[in-house]
Amino acid sequence: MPPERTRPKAATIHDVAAAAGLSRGTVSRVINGEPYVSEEARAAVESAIRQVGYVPNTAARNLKTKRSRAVGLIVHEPHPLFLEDPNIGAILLGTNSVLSKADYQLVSLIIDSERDSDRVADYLGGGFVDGVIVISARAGDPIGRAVTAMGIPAAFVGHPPDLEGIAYVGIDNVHAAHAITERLLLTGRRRVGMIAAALDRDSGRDRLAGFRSALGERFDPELVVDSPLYSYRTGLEGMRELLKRAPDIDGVFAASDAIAAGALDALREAGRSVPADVGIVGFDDSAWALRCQPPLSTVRQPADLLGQMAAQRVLDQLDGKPSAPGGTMLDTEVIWRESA
Amino acid sequence: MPPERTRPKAATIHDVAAAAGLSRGTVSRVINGEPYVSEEARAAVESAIRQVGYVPNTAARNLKTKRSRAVGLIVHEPHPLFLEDPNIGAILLGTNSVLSKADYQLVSLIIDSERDSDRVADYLGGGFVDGVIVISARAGDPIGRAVTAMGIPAAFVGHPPDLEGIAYVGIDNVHAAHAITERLLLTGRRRVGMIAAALDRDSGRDRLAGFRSALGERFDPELVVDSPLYSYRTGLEGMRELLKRAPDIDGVFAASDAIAAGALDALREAGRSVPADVGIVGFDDSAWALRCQPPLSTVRQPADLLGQMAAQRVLDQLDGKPSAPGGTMLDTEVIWRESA
DNA sequence: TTGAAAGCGCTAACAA
DNA sequence: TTGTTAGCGCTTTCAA
Repeated sequence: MPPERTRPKAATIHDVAAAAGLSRGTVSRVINGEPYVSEEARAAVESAIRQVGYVPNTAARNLKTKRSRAVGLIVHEPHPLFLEDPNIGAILLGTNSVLSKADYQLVSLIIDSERDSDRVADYLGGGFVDGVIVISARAGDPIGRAVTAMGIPAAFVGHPPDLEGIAYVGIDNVHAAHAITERLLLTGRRRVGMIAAALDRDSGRDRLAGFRSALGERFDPELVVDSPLYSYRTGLEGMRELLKRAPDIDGVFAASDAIAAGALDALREAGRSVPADVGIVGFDDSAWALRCQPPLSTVRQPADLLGQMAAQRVLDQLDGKPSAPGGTMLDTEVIWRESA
Repeated sequence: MPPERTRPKAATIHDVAAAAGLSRGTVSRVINGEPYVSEEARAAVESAIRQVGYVPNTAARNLKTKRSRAVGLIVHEPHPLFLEDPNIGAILLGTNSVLSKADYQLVSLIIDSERDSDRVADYLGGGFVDGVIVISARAGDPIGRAVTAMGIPAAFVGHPPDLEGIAYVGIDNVHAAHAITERLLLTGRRRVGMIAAALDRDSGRDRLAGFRSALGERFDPELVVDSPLYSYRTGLEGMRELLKRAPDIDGVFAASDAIAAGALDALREAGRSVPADVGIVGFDDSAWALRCQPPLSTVRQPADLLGQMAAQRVLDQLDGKPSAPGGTMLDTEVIWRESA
């Protein structure tokens, strides 16, 4: 006896039509809420649907309509970062809320290997989604290129440095980094360094650029260390290195809160007190910022809004609205606490 | 002139056949790597595919084969928790790695409203996915019921209290909570309380049960507070309340590391020192645990392995392997640091 | 080894 | 207002 694993074969529109004593066309009209259906017919179909337990087969519908009412969100993060990045969750939720209101299904796809990258590209090409949002794309990112090459409606969160003419939303990292560095300088620091990260992304590059421009003449490349990841470890090791290179350092801009948290611990282990000996500022205003000792001065970025706007950009394209390609920059805010 | 927004209409298998001078059947055979295709035919088709830029239309394929080679992962979390839960990311990555190896696409679906819940149920019924993994389902969760009702191959991470006969993987929260509470007691604490959370889930209920059993006679319901969320705020407010109820409290089991972090801050604000005055232990061994001052004693749960095993359970069902329904319990480990 | 043809379940003309 | 019908792009017999 074969194991009983046959799912009760799903009812089709045909079964519903039979049960209701009407044609498939009429059933289809009811399902899609179209006009020109009599009240009786509608009622009969609706009861038949419940009776046979009908669920529309979306594959068939997609095949016919060429639309899926789904939007993909591609997250391309190296492992450790994915787990720590406080913004991703908020972006996701923001995106979902906008899409949900428009009755689109958000499907998140994570890329964690080259294999994933290829499979996701196929998935996108296969008509599973009508549009796509890409977050944290990096320079030379194959998925970013694939998306633009396919011509599928898309919006990027952040701006991959090597892609032209795309729709994206982001924050002005240069400006934000400049602002917080300037504020740090206001506390009277003389030797200010930076722990940079992710220089292959716009966010990383731009934060460094902002830092540099705020320092102007005083910028000293010796006082900048960098690493690929916005992580605690980056902060820990970066700060140790900075301390070695310049024992008299008295101010640090960490490219993220997680990095700042690591730097704080390195400072603690070196017996420096914050903010008395060294002032430190972060970036993100994540949950971490408040829980550090002392609480972090940092830059707040509106992650949920970023997600919402990216979703809206895709929706606009789907509706055929022009939605001028190019970027939308959202404002950030310096949050001043006690770490500097 | 209408705006030029027509995506170059995708090439079909038909175009490939024409370009290769062969039939659609042969093209299909090549695409699916089937035997009985001559070398010349294969080469011709492959070059034709490149030439016309063919990407298989998955909707059509699914319609025919009734399979999508995709597995859904449903995350059902109230907002704030989603952003803080350190396990979700690891579960996601674990799941993805197993599925990816089996050449399945993981698609994550987030439920953040009733509307989402309905839409996701339709999505699952619509043939977009062959199987589904549900994480953090709660008692009475409609999506859990929908999934089991549909009879779609599924695995749960954690065990919704009201669902019978389902496949799930989890940790033994009772045992783990018992173990760490016992260890806390070993430090000589006399008045030990708990900040519980999420009592509508197995994890929350079971951690409380383990705490209670470890305390035995000494269990005092007055020393237990609870809140719906595993959050920092729960810890902050819970600890304040506990301090009010029992100023002589000297030990606390926090149901998660985030809660413990909040409790730590409440203790600090009350001028109590940890671990001298009060010993505190958490749960999760998240990134937080190490960054607290002092570092947290906690329970490590193998979140990535949980994800991997859940994926495997679904894959087994998809392959028609029996995969006895019921639970798999993974081991946890008490990590002892300096907070108690 | 290949081609021809019959649908998968659905929508959207077109007729009635 | 409803029924009929022709595919959407693909896989999969069955014949050749």
